[in-house]
Amino acid sequence: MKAEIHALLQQALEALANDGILEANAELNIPVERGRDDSHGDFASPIALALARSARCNPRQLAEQIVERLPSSSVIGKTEIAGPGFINFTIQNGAYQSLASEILQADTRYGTSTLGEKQRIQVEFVSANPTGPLHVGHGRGAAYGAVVANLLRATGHEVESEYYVNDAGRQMDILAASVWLRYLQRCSETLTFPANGYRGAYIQTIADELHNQHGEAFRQPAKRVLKDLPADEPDGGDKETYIDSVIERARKLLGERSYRLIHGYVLAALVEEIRDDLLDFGIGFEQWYSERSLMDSGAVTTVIERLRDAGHLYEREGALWFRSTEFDDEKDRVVVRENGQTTYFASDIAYHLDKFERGFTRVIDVWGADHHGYVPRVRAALQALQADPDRLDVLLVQFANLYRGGEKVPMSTRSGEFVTLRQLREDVGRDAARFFYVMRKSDQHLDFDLDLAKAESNENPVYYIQYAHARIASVMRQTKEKGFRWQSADSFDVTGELVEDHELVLLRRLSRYPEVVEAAALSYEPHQLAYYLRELANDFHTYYNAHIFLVDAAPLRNARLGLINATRIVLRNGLTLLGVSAPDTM
RNA sequence: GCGCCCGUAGCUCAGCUGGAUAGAGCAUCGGCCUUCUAAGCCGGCGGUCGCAGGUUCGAGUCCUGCCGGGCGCGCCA
Repeated sequence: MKAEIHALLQQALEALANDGILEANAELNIPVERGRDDSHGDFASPIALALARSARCNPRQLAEQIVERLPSSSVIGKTEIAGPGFINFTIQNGAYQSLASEILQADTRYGTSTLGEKQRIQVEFVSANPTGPLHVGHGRGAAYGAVVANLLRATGHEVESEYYVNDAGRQMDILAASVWLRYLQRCSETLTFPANGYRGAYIQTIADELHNQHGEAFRQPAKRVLKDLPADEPDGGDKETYIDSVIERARKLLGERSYRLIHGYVLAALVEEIRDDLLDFGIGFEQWYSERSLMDSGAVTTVIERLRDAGHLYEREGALWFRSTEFDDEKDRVVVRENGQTTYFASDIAYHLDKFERGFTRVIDVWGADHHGYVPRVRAALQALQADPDRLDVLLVQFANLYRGGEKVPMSTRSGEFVTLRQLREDVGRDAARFFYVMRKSDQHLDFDLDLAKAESNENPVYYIQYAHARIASVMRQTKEKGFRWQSADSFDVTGELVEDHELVLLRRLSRYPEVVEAAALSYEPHQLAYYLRELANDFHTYYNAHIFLVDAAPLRNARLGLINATRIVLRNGLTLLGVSAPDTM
């Protein structure tokens, strides 16, 4: 309908141009909006306001001239000029009458579109370091990324979701060493745990499993492990230096093969846990991409060579630097360290180049907002490699703070003090967690009120929407019990029955759904859909309270059942996109 | 200090990218169950859109400067 009005206005403006009243302007963007207020009709365009100046006449007069030249249409019931020069359009009732049956026929397809024209888009999200279970901070990125991917799919994009596994860095070494030390303790060796080691209970669990599978194959006497190590932090030393020397000692005593085995074992255990966590959260990935594979394949060194050949690298203080300042970064960045190791950034350049080379028309990264300073250097690298940085969209997600009993819940990964995603799910349930995560704009801090999410009351917005769905399912059960029969085709020919204000409001709302999905997808803003569903549920509840659906007159009854089933479909489709279930009973 | 994000009702937040009288939920106050689920509905109260300038027919929205909050500024990832 919006497109129809757009086309009508376009024709009217062309006619005005032919009459010499307006200058012809093919590229003119004609705004068509939903009216904010019902008294403003269904759609409105401020086009006359926008053009008044160049046409040298007052907006209302111009609006009149536009309206005079509007071609006739079966969709438009009424046009009127209001306020300073808005053109308001009211859609003919008939145009809405067929909507319910259209939705019933389209069913799961209602709201989907071919807007994306099969563009291939990659959405990379979560990508948390596999150094422990996912916590609630990761949960938001997970929920957000998954819904963005869903929205893009619904609008006809070909989407591939991916998790980038940081399995090559120092953190992984610290992790492997931590597990090994716990394993040694399990073997009854006595040693104090490093200040900078990973302390979570899951470390001990993995160490125990390692012990079960491999016995004491990796046991070394504590004395040899600790011999001549520098002082740890509690003894006045530096914890970073200490942990590095522990890692070095582990490599030496175990030998590269055994060390790799433990490293790989720990990695696999954690990745598996993360994957299971996400699956239980309703999120699956098409691709798990290993950072180490980029190193093993030589992709990282290749990309460094390419940068060097293009003259973007230089040496300073023993390290190799990328001159990212040439591409608007704040400072140059190291790609190869003094010790010869490539940096995480070097991997990331290779990774992003690889994404582009895999043929995606667009690449989306969902990152925690604390990484925002990282964006310019990645774009800089892409530019330096002659790749178009505009094909990369980095979506930043602010942190979520948990509140319990009005108090902020403190969190820190290293200390092992954090609420895991699993705990959150067990605490408030998957639906509430998924909904709460995406109901705020992603660049807004999220105050996640655990008590509220758990509340089985009207304070909880998730239940409000689900309840509307359950109510409709209940009405359908009642329909059967009362001996009425209904199938969707029964509602196709009787839609002229829907004349109540509440019904028209609901129909109007349902007609907006595809626009909402489209807007939410293109702006990567799931919260728009969340708000829409709340409003739709509200319209339904109001209707429910105002009218009985199961009346004796079959045509009216069938029309109403058609309408509420259309509502059920939209509620379900929308909730599904958000990763929230649509229950039949509550 | 520099960079990015944010500041809208008592609280948590929308505001369709510059349009009409700034909207929801929660809280609070009042009303509605012999009828399809009251996890619901209807109504009331509640605002200097952080402050001050500027741009224009029009600014919560864009620009500048302050004030206040968050994050970032590693040869960590």
